[in-house]
Amino acid sequence: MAADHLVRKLRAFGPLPQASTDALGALGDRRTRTVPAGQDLISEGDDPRDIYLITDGWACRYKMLDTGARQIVGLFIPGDLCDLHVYVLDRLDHSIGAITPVTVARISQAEMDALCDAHPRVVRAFWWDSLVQSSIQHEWMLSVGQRTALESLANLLCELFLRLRTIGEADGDRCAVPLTHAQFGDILGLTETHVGRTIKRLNAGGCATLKRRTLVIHDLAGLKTLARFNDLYLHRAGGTLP
Amino acid sequence: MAADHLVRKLRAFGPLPQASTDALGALGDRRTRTVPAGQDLISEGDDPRDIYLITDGWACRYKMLDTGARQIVGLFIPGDLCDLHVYVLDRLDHSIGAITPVTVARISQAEMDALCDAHPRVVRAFWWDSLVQSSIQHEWMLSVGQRTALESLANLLCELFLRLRTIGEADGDRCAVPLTHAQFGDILGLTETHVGRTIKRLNAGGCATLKRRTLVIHDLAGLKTLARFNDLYLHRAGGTLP
DNA sequence: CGCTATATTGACTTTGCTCAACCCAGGTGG
DNA sequence: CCACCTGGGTTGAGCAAAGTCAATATAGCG
Repeated sequence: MAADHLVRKLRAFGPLPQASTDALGALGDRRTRTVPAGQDLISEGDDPRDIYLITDGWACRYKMLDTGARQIVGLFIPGDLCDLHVYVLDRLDHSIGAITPVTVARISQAEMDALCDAHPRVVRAFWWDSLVQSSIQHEWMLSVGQRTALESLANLLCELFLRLRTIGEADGDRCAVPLTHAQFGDILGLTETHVGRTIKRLNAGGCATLKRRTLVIHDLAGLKTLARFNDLYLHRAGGTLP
Repeated sequence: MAADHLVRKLRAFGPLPQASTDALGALGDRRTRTVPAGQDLISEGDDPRDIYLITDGWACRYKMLDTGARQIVGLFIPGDLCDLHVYVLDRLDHSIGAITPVTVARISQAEMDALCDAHPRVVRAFWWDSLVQSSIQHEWMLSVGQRTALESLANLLCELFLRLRTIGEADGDRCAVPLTHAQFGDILGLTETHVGRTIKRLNAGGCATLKRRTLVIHDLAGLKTLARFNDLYLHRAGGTLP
């Protein structure tokens, strides 16, 4: 079902009763919407009260400067919820854009309320998820502010690999990472050119290889060391992940 | 009363009934705790289920790298709530430190629940506050990633001036900013040395002067331009602030 | 097959970092 | 009351990381 990724992710927080996973699974099955790559997910005329559940494709939350510079402040992969908050904040101060073609399931406030009333474990799992989201924010900030380009890149790839693996989108030691160099740059606060050079250095290092939108992990422990990666921030139930 | 700052801040979101502001005011009046400058607010033995309301002094949320590099990911001034989340996330992946001597009021989960049940407008105001908090996060990320050192500094000073003014801690065109150059550096992702040079450049520019821990705004509009400041992210009820 | 995106490479510039010396103000203790 | 000490703050020279600009290659895609 369409919300499979979400269920897998929430299970990383802790076990969920069957009834809850069934209810979650039903979320993604109707009222979907597809947005082509490069286009914004938020457009005029949509009811912004809905919560979007990404069921397919990658999206990002980003901000722009009048110089044209762009900073991506969050990445959404399948199973991620993006709440638009427009009903609390009068105007959105950022945008959500599709990186690849994206399919979202639209969940109304009413549906969400009903789900939460019926399944208290799910409420807690959603809460956990939103805290992890903000932890990731902090970690990115640490990267952009304090890590070197190579460390930041390694860290991001570690994170993505682990996130993709929990939602079942990694194939052994490899996963698809559909970001262009320019998009990596917008996440890491680097230029396209420098991202290219940094990827080359990473590939030469041997811990991981990123080529043709495919990431292959040869030595996860080595990559984590290189990245000064700290497992803690993803807040998995089991602690450190292999 | 001790929660005055909080009430003023929440009023920037919208009007609050008198009964609600009274209830809020009562929050800060008991169970306080004081932490000296430089020390962490979270220590062993404290009940992390409490929510902390800063009633006096400045604190920050920060993360460290094993190299000793530090990134401050959030600043708390009087009226700010810092939720420790430890009861959802098993282990905290960051710390909260006191920048100046800090006094906090400890609010239990039960008190908070009671307050929220009785005052729906307050719930919404808290929700707004937490969204603004995360908006500020995003804006900082934009600064660290895309703005120049001078732009970032100007932006931070704009934000602090506006935040201090809404809680009534600005005196006309000036306010106290008790950060050392090193702390500015930890926020902006710059070194102490470079912060010093950047402040010198800012002072020479004439829009604002930062000296002896005191910020004086000579030309707010000019400072905003310099900072590529976008009023939107603070989400004040009235929109753009003078 | 050709078009557009993206990636790669190189030469050169700039921003911000490093390291190190020095200064100043405020607090402390004799 | 003064000497000292310490924690900032300031300055300078040299360096490294990342940015800029521009040309060229490559790869998907229609």
